[in-house]
Amino acid sequence: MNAEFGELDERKKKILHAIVNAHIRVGGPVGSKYLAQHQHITLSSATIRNEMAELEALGYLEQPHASAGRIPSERGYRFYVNSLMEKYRLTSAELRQLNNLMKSKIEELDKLLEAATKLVSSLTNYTSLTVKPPQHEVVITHIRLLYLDTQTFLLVLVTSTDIVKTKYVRSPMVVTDEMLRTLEIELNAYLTGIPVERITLPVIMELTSRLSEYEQLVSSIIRYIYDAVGEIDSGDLHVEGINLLLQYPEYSDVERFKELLKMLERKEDILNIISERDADSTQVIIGGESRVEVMHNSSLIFRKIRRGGRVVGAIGVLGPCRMDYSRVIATVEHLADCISKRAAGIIPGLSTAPDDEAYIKPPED
Amino acid sequence: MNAEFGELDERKKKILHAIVNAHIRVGGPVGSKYLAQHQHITLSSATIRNEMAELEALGYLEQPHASAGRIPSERGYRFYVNSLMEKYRLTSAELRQLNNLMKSKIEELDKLLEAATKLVSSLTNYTSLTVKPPQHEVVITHIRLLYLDTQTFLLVLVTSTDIVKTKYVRSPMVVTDEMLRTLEIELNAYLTGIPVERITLPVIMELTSRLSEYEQLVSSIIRYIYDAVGEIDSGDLHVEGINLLLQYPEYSDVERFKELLKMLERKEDILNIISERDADSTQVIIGGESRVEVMHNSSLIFRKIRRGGRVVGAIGVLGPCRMDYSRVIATVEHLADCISKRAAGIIPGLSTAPDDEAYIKPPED
DNA sequence: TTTAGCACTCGTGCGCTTTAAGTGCTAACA
DNA sequence: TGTTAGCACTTAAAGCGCACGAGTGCTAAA
Repeated sequence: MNAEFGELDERKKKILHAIVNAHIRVGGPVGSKYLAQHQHITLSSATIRNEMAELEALGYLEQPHASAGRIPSERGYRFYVNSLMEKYRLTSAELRQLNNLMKSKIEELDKLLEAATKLVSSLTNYTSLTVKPPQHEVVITHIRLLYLDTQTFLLVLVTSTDIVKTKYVRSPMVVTDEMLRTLEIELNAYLTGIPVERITLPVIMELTSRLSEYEQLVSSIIRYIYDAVGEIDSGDLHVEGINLLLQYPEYSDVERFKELLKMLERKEDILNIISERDADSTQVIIGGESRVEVMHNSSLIFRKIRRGGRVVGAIGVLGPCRMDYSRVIATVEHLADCISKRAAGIIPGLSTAPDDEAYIKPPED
Repeated sequence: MNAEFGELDERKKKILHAIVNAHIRVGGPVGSKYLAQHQHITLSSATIRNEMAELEALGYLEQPHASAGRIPSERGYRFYVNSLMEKYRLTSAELRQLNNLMKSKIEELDKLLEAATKLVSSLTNYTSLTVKPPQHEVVITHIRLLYLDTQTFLLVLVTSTDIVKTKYVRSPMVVTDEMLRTLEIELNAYLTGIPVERITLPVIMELTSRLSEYEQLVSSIIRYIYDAVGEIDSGDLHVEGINLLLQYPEYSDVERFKELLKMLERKEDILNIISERDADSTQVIIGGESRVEVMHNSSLIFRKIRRGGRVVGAIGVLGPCRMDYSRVIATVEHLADCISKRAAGIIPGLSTAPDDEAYIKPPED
């Protein structure tokens, strides 16, 4: 009982490591006897049992029921991914397939991503997914400002894809109905009818100078428009190889699987998870870490793809928590990096490279 | 035993009708007692039993096991769809939703189709699907003619999407290696690098006149190119609401469902089924009629969408054989017709309306 | 501190019985 | 001659009990 809170001694790490590895391979709960025999651990099953009981008390393992072995808890997986797992080296066969894809002459980023998804599915045996940049440019067709009271108003956006977005805006200055109507006219004149990607700095400068009396107001509105557009424009999720999930007993409960499917088809949750995470490293989201109910038994690994500082997509893998993290991470990372490198030379959509830095950046806050 | 082969007397029709209706509603096998009580049939259960036994002998019904009621056979469903089923009138609520969609300002055909799929799923409670016209124009980048013998050669096409298609061509005239090389150069000069949709009559006229000495050969090659392009270019299948299938006990066998999912993800089978069927009526494919193994327990209903004589997509529904055919057909038909009508005014992709009749038509054979 | 041994727990699988639904057949009936 | 009531028969599904086995926790010995 000398394990300090939050830190594990070497032996515990070794045992936890072995348990996670075994569980990922075999699927069922793993018991002390199995570890004593099959893994190269030179301890008796009884000692292992003691260690396992402590690991459970510390929250790294759990027991499906009293007479079963242990399975890693979410915390166990997390520790495994952060500290235990050894880096997987892609086999030459895997590298060959990955490189074949990259050598192919697929020009469009979204086609490339689609092909990449298929490959990732077949390499990892898990469901894979990509976020593609939106195929059609979103155009704002109407902007409305609805007066609520002197401090607040409602911003309503209607887009060419018939999506309506509304935002409450707390005004930084006192507003009147007339002010809002004037602003509305100007905003519509300047911002509707052009692709949102084209709402560049010059356009905004022009607009704010024209409306200098309302400067603070305009900047806060623009910011809200930017946010709203971001939500509309978060790209399109493409999922491949859902059938692969069904090979894992984790998904044999039809009802749960149905809910997962529904979530994937709604797309929203996954897009949210992806968009709210950091773009500069491979993200590993284990079970409930996603805060999405139906993902509790699943893990999601993904990496965003950048081009010239701008995130233009993502590629990821969805599978049971008992996922071969090491291999999946290596695959996703390799592919995402290759695509990012290649994307640097590709013109996505209609925007041309030099424009890149002219896009609105959402204010930090 | 007076039922003539192939024809059913009124009473049998009435009973078959009632059985199919009840089965579609309830799901389980339906028995004689149930029919005698709940349907407005003024016969005793014993009489119904006799009729059912005959209907089974004639192949319209089958019995899952000796002590169960009857369920319709494929033939039973077919007869029901062709002759028994009453036409479903869309409710005003359904019509409202359908019309809302059509009134929306979605401009692009593929976006419209995607929205339509979602709506069909939610209206019918089955999985729905659309075939969208290909998003990216296919460009042929290389044409190769490989000499095999004096009567045959191999046509190899490489497209911008890195797809390679080969066709054996039986030549209508004796060919030599030199001839093929000359032809190859000309074909490449005229047909590569432009979207296949732009390979219009003028282009072909020009080409054939330039190569008049090989006229028959050229026309047969063009035809093969057209076929091959059709295969490349058969559009993109989009499936929505797969999770809905899982509410039907027909899909509770995980292994079978997995195979179905795999088939849907491969897309090929469904695209084949759709492309080889007639374009001018709603198609109903019941169970094994599709010749696709995993579809044996499922039915597919779809209708193609035309624009100016050209098929530009399709919309359909996939569900258990025990499907509410009447309602699904009404929904699909209504929506497909609306979209076809609207598509007449929409410019899909880059092609402009007046060009329409200038596209190559594949020779009749 | 480690290990061997043992009693205990609990999920799983198997075979048994019961139940209920539905049939086919026979005989009576209109 | 067609229809119906009644009954014996069939069978899948559901419920039950029991033995099995995997794995644990604990105790005591090394």
